[in-house]
Amino acid sequence: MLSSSRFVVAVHALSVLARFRGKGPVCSALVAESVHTNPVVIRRLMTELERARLVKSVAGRAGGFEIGRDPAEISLADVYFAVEDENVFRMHKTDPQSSCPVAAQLGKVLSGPLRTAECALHSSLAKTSIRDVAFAIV
Amino acid sequence: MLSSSRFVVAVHALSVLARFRGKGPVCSALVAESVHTNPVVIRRLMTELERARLVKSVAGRAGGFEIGRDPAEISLADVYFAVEDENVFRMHKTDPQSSCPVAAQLGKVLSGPLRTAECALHSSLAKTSIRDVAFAIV
DNA sequence: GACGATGTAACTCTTGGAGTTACGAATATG
DNA sequence: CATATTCGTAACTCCAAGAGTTACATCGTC
Repeated sequence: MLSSSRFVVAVHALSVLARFRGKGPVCSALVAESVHTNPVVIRRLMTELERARLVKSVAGRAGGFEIGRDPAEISLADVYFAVEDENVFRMHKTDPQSSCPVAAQLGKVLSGPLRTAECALHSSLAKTSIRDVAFAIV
Repeated sequence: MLSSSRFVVAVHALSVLARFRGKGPVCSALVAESVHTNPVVIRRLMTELERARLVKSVAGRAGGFEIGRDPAEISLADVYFAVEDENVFRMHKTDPQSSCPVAAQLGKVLSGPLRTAECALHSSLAKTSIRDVAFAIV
């Protein structure tokens, strides 16, 4: 399972920004209130989303965040990549020198199927956009 | 990403048991040595695998663990379900009473796509069996 | 220049996995 | 029967990571 709710929080925040699109920047305090968390938590998450060009930040008074591009062009997979950079599956430390053939070769044997499974997850997430989420809401 | 290496360790342990199939029970110390961890960690994991009928334990002297059924009939999805019972995606706490429509409805809107993505992951994992893994190893 | 916003450091709190020790219960073996 | 070996499990520590919080420098508008 996912170790954090970062992904869902990011989708939440982007949905808010999508609905405010064209109305000027939204400040972290407002997003934080909707997500029910702390503004700093939002700003930290926004840093990662900005790196992925999913949002733009506006500095100074009356600043805040705007969605980086058309919400229809941002998929849940994009968001997932932006905030959950590590692999879905965590390997334990294997010893390639082990006298046990399983220990020595498991990593190599397993990497293919696990990569395939990750791709399946990403492909599925790619089918839904932030627009789909944000404007399914009344 | 996955918060633990439990899944991969379980696949590792089951691969060892698959290769010892028909040669009597394998004790936790031996599996632990291959996985490079502690016997208690293995026994705890085995408790969950036994609950899912993927292994059988043999008590007493000369006891240990045996694989529960034909390794070709155990998929990585079965293993995943057995040891990672929580959802892939962790939701944050939403407030259905919130005045913000996104906060109030996000959970409902998102549940469909997320469930679909989990299914895609499981379907992909279902295509590989413990036999495929254990006997790809020399 | 003052105000309101971001960016970020620093710290704490909490949660969960992992590792370890210990010991009772079960059971094959001599 | 006595012993040795193994599971099952409780109790504890250690560690890592997310989340929350406070604080403050910086930026840009009014």
